[in-house]
Amino acid sequence: MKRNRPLNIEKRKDILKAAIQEFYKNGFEGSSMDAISKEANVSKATVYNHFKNKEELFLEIANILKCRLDESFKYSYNKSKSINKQLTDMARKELDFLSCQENITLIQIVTVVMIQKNNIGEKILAQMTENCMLMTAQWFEEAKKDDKLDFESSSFLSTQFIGMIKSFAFYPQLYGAPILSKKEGEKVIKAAVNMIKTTYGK
Amino acid sequence: MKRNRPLNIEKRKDILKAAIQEFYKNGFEGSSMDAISKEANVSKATVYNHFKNKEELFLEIANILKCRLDESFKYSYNKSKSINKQLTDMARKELDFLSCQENITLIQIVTVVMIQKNNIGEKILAQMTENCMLMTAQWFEEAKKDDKLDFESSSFLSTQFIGMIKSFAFYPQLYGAPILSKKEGEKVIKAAVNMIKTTYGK
Amino acid sequence: MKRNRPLNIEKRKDILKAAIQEFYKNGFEGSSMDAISKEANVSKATVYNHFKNKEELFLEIANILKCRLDESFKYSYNKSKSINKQLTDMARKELDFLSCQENITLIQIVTVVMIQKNNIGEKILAQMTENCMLMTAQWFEEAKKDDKLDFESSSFLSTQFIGMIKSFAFYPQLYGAPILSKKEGEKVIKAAVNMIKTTYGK
Amino acid sequence: MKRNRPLNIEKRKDILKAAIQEFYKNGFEGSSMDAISKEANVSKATVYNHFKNKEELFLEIANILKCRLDESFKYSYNKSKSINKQLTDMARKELDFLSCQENITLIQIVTVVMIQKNNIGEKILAQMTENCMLMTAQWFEEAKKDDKLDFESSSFLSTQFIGMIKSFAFYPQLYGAPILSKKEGEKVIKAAVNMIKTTYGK
DNA sequence: TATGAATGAGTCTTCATTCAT
DNA sequence: CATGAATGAAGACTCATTCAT
Repeated sequence: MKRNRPLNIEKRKDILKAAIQEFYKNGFEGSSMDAISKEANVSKATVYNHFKNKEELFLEIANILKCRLDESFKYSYNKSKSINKQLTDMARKELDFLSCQENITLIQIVTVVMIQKNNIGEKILAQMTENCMLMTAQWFEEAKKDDKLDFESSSFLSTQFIGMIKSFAFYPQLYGAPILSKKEGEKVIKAAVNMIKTTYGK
Repeated sequence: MKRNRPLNIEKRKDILKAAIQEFYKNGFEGSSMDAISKEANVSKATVYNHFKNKEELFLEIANILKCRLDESFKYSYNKSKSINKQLTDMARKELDFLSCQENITLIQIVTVVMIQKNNIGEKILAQMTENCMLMTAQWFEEAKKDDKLDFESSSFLSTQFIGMIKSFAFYPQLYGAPILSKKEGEKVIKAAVNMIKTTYGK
Repeated sequence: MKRNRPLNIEKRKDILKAAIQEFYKNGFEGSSMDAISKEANVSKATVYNHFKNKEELFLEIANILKCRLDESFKYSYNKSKSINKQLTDMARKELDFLSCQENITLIQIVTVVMIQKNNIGEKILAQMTENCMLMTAQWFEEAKKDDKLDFESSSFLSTQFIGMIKSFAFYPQLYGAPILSKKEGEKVIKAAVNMIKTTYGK
Repeated sequence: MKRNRPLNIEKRKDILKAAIQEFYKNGFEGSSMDAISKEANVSKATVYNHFKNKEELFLEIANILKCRLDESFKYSYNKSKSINKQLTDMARKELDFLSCQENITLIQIVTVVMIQKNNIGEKILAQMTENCMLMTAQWFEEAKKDDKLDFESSSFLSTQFIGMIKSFAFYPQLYGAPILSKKEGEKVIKAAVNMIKTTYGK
């Protein structure tokens, strides 16, 4: 008699969930396939059936994050909207992404490895690129062409703008600070937009 | 024939140096006492004679960083200096600290562990506090009292100001970006100071 | 070519046998899991798959002894048999148990740890209770009620009687003396029974 | 300025005392020179100055026990004293020795090693011989010649007699039972003497 | 003599990974 | 696919012993 066991794909999800939990708590090196399989309620061999090895399992998680990032940051300059509105939209998009605990957790997991100067660290680092910054820089470039803002370097400005968001909503959270409330978030957005407008507005 | 036995204190330094190197590359969990002792050219037991265990060794390194941080961030409001000058001084102090590769390395080492949600991570996190932010917040408070700046929350402003530095000179470096050149640094300082003055100056 | 893989249960037996051998020679502290696994022709990790740790492995062996003890000492007073016969039977049962080298070996292993005043020593000590003495004391009690023997304390008498056996057949063997021959054994039994009868018989 | 430090011989005593404590708790293998030196408040090197190595230190302790044993068991047959009196004296001598906790402790320490079937175990075993039994056997021989007792084998009788004492006052204590009270002791002596007299008296 | 420091070998235990079922 | 069992290699930490001062 075989019990109605969760399907292949269910197990895969269980494993990924367990792995995220473990990597979150103990990092890549500190997590063991043993602990992950136990946490996922599957045999260790099953983990290996789904993922070639520990690194691959980690890379899969990193990939989940990458996909979410790629999805999240897509905006382009729109002549018919005001600068204010567009800046606000961009900031909010960034903030929305960072206001999801799951995203923060994934970022924490991956960050820890990216900082490392070893093999897998470099591998992950290469794979992750700051889409957000690039997108925003592009937007600023267009705004400049459209004669709405005045500045020298778009990438510099992009770093300033996004940095002003992240200084409140990302970097502290990286180290464990609580996610911003809706209200706090709006305040941060307004301040960032205002600062850009005041400093670089025409 | 007796070989020139290096002194106790020399070995301790060698061990710390080797440990920093290892932790930098592989993080806490990924580094082995074996590798550290080999790197330091001492026997493993010698490492244990100097440091009770791996965690203690790590905490010692974290402590080195903490001491440097405590030393580095000391400024108070000075009525006889211009706001511009003082903001610039503070920014430069921060930047100087972050322009030292050794400091960045130490921060990277400690950050990786601080992000972790396990025992030692929490321990380290508790021990490290953001002196810089507190100092700067205090300074802004005084500037407000002195009627030179106008704003609501000093801690908010402090996060904005320091965040503007760190967005260029710290967070990217955390992920491996090169340290800012002298010229780039000055540009960042000027931009940050300017932004604060423009936005909150009276 | 696949080698004839011995079954799980076989390996377990091999490990236990090897462990007994090691503990016999070197005691708990003096035996290494390395030596045990080598002796058992399995990898060290396999030993850990079967037994959580060294202590658990030892406790399993202690448990084997305990089971044998529990099995061996079961007799109750029988009105229809003569005192002489019953005393002789009890003594012989005890002696039979002690005439098995395997039993002596197990006792030696466990004794060494029981004498120790540390954690595992106390644990083992608590687990082992002298069934034999209790059973015999009960028997004497019944014999007294049946008006066949006259004495004050049954536990005192029990200690005397069993002590007289053990003085020849157990304590010397503990220290390495050879097991009693059949003939010697019978002589010891006769002397013990005789002494009890002569001294306390009615 | 050199502090008034305890003399050589004091340290030696401290070390021995500490070693006894450690060996008592953890046996030979389980005790570390580190723990012993710490317990004795001397440096590890000092321990090695006094005793060549761990084994030698242990053997010294075994020797202390041996000396005490040799001192304690000296009696010879005395025609002018009654059998009763002499048996009682012998028994009491044995009991006195076993009523000293320090002696029991030493015996426990040494026993653990003697039971072991390894190098040092055999060494210790060879060194320790049962003086008491030999002395008593001799005494019985004389008593037989003097026509006061009737039996076949003096060594058998000796084992019975001493065994009757030890069954109450030694073997249980080996496993941790409390030392007999004065009153209990006298009862044991009387019972043992009585049994011999009743069974083998002329 | 006393000691702080050093060390090679060894201890228990865990790990990532494989394989036959 | 899923798994229980197996393993070589490595990890943290301890030990008995030595040696220069």
